[in-house]
Amino acid sequence: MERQTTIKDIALALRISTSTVSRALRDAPDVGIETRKAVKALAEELDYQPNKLALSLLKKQTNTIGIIIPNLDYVLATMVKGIDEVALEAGYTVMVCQSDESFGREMVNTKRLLDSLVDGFIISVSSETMVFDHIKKIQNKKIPLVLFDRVINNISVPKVRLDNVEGGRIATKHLIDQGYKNIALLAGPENLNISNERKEGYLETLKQNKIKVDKNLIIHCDFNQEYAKVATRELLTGKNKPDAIFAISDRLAIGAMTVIKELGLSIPKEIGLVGFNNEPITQLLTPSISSVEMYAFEIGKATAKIFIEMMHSEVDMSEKEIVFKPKLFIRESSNRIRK
Amino acid sequence: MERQTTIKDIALALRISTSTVSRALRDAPDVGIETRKAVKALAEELDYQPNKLALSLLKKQTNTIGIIIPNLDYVLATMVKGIDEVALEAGYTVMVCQSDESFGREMVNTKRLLDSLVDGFIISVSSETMVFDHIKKIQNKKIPLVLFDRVINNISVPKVRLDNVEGGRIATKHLIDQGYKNIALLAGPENLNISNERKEGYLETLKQNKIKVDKNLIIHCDFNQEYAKVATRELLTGKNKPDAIFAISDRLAIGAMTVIKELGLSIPKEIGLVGFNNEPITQLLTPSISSVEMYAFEIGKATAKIFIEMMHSEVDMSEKEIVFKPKLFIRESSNRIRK
DNA sequence: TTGTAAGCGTTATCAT
DNA sequence: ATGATAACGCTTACAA
Repeated sequence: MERQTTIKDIALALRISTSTVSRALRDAPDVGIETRKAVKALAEELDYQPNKLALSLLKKQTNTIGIIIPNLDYVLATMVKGIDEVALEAGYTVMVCQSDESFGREMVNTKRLLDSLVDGFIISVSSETMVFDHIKKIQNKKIPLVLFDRVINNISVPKVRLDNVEGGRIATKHLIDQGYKNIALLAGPENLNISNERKEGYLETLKQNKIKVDKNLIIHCDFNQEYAKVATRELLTGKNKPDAIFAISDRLAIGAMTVIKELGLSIPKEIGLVGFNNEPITQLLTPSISSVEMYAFEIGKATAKIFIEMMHSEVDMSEKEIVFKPKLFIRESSNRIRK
Repeated sequence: MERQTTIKDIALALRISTSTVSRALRDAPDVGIETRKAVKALAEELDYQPNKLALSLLKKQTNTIGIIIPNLDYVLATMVKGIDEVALEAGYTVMVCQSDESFGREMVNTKRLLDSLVDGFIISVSSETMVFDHIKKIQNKKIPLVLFDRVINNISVPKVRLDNVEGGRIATKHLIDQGYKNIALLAGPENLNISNERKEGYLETLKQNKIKVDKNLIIHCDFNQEYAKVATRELLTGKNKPDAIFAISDRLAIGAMTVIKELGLSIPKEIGLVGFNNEPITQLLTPSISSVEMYAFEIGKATAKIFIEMMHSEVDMSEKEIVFKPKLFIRESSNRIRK
């Protein structure tokens, strides 16, 4: 890597002091017009670029946001894109670290980003995360932090997320409205908030509609398509066979669909199916899969906006929580009443 | 953000000089054993973390790699994961920027990362990129650079990629072997290398098998599922109807499959279908889609390894090129001879 | 074995 | 309007 032009070089060449150069470059008011011109011209010529490192060291600010996410699946990638868009606009660069759904890696990533002196954190916790010492460490250092998507309750940090309970409700309600009576739930990992909240919406809606809950119709499994297939096979060959499945993610729904077809059951006639996330692929499949839109891009943008706001104001935002309302997109997989 | 403990703090507290503290911390040989103990103990107690900024400024090295990619789809996300894994191991942190398939954003990202003083670049160019001034700028500054996946020809830079021509060959050959006579190509954007290479493999294989090429059976379209549907509809309702489609990406293949089903054609009996990328979803669909595995994770790892090698050695690697051989995974969508 | 001082590139304070 | 100097946190000759 070649040596970059520095303020010193310009100062030396122009036989003026570095402070004058610095002022001229930054359009400070008290610089001779001739001097300024000369400085700017030479800076241009030598392709001068201010050294961000020196600036950061001085200002104790790196203009960098550390993002920690469990993986880069469709939803998270979309959210990151939203964050990135807003962050860029505000002059921040993001450093994205994947925890790979591992608590250990999440800790390591936190430490690394802390060492890298990021100005703040935007985090979505892994499915393994049940202890929050790393989060508290960030808080203790008074470093700005926003949680998004998979947030933690009982902790005073600004959060941006979907109303997952409502998501569970509308999906379940829709299936009931379509005349399904025996609705199974393909839930995610058991200690994950988003998983439990969607389940809560499901349970609540069943009760409200006086439908008995059968524990055997609720299966928790990792966000993994193979598990979804096993779980679905279990459901459809068990004693109490469901006539509909609400899967907590589109991937799980697709896994379920595969097995349903394997067993020769028709969708939506014999089995109704609703997914979650509204991935583009749900529209392309046959049958297309009804799914709950979770506004990933918008959640990403809102998260970054809150972050930027925290950086620029002194107001305490620790109790701030933005909750997006989900929307159900009804497609073939669950639409058996009107076409 | 609270003030971090510095070497100065420790020196002051222990009434020794900062240089001694620095030496003790780094296990330099010429430090009194007592001094070292005391320093380390206090450092531990005060939770001392060396300031990376100061270090970077001094060493002119940030231990950061700038990654520029067109988007974060499955393949790229997997590649980034591979890069990240190797980079982390070697003590590097990655900064990922998405160009969003836009040449303009690719330029801006390059500039930003350059300003951020990344130690080097790992780039996969956007589908719009046809001018390479930004790449040359990086080269002129003698900053390490590795291209991957979507590389540029006629440029002396280490590259890691799939043998896309071979990918096109094996997919096409397989369809021919399965008895398909009239194979259409759903190609990607026209000026994209990977697109044209796969097409080249397709054309070559047709010729080798004495099959006439019908230009109307070759449709270029963006990596967008809607376009794929339009293109497929065009193909299947045109004069010369194909009996098989080789889609250059799984997403395009899925779009094609949707339309094929809509038209009531059976896969693989009436229409054979092969995709590219071997996304997990291809296995879950019905019928499951044959697809060319492109070893995204491995390509990512190999790319990072070359990068690290460049950083650590003086050998010229500019002509180095690692080419992965693709492998076809045969599934239901194209398997009509033996089950 | 330890301390002093210069330097990395920049800005801010205080003089002039 | 411009310059000198110190400072950000750290390392490294060079001295002692």
